[in-house]
Amino acid sequence: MTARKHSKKRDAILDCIRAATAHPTAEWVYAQLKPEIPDLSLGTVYRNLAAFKAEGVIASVGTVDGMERFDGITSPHPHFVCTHCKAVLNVDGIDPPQELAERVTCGSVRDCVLTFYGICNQCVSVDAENKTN
Amino acid sequence: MTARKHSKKRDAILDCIRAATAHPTAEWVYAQLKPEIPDLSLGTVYRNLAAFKAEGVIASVGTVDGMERFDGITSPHPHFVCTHCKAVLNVDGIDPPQELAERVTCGSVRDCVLTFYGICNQCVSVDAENKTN
DNA sequence: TTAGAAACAGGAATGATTATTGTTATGTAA
DNA sequence: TTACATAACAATAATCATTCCTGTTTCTAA
Repeated sequence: MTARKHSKKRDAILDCIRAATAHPTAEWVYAQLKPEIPDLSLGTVYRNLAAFKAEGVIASVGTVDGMERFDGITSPHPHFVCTHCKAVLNVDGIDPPQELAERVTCGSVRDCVLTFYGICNQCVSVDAENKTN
Repeated sequence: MTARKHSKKRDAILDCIRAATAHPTAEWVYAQLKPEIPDLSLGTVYRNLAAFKAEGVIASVGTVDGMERFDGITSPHPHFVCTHCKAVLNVDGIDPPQELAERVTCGSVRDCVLTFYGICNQCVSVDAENKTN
């Protein structure tokens, strides 16, 4: 029995991702934890996030602007990405058609990513405000 | 009228993307065209693909393994990504729920990406074959 | 033909991510 | 508790897709 070891840093990284609602990047997690864990390394964050993802403990939302965005919630659910401020929001009320895909595609579907792109309310407001100036 | 829209290379890049069915990367397009256009630069391929994408002439499927995959078909349709061989296939018979999302999300939806991940038939076969050895 | 603008090649630069290496912390078994 | 095996770690170098920059070429319109 080679049990998986625990560490303060590993746990802190997982807690951070799970507590976050903004679907953060590795860099964001690092910046968040650095003050309370001064000897934290960015590489450690990357390594642990990759490990958690491989274990299925966390999920990846995909990459926005070249940066991978993570999610503490692993059940498939859609996201809305604001192409202006790069915010990633959860979308409730729509279920990804995973079972349907299973039937339609010839391969076995293991994961399903449904993402909407557009301008979020806040950015639309700001845009409108700027236009009146 | 000072709008100049065509060039041999630009056209070749667009033709290549439109003719391709494998949702290629910039590198793939470059490798494809290099033999017939020896003085083609990789930067030119990147620049023109980015321009076409901005114009809406081509679409991006997203990034697979850190590489952006392009699609000559711009109408939203789902894709299946084989996580083993990295192939990207079109999925017919499922429509992305773009209008539905418009109502559910807080912002205005401009694009919709629906992607399934799994192991394609070919890779499943190879796996099964290897296990019997 | 010629001037101005856009396209281009080549290569350097960027920036996110990954690999490497030597060190430290952790779980386990005596 | 103590010692050992090993996972986790920091630091930093390396990688690799993509973008930026600069000087040159090509196209178009007059």
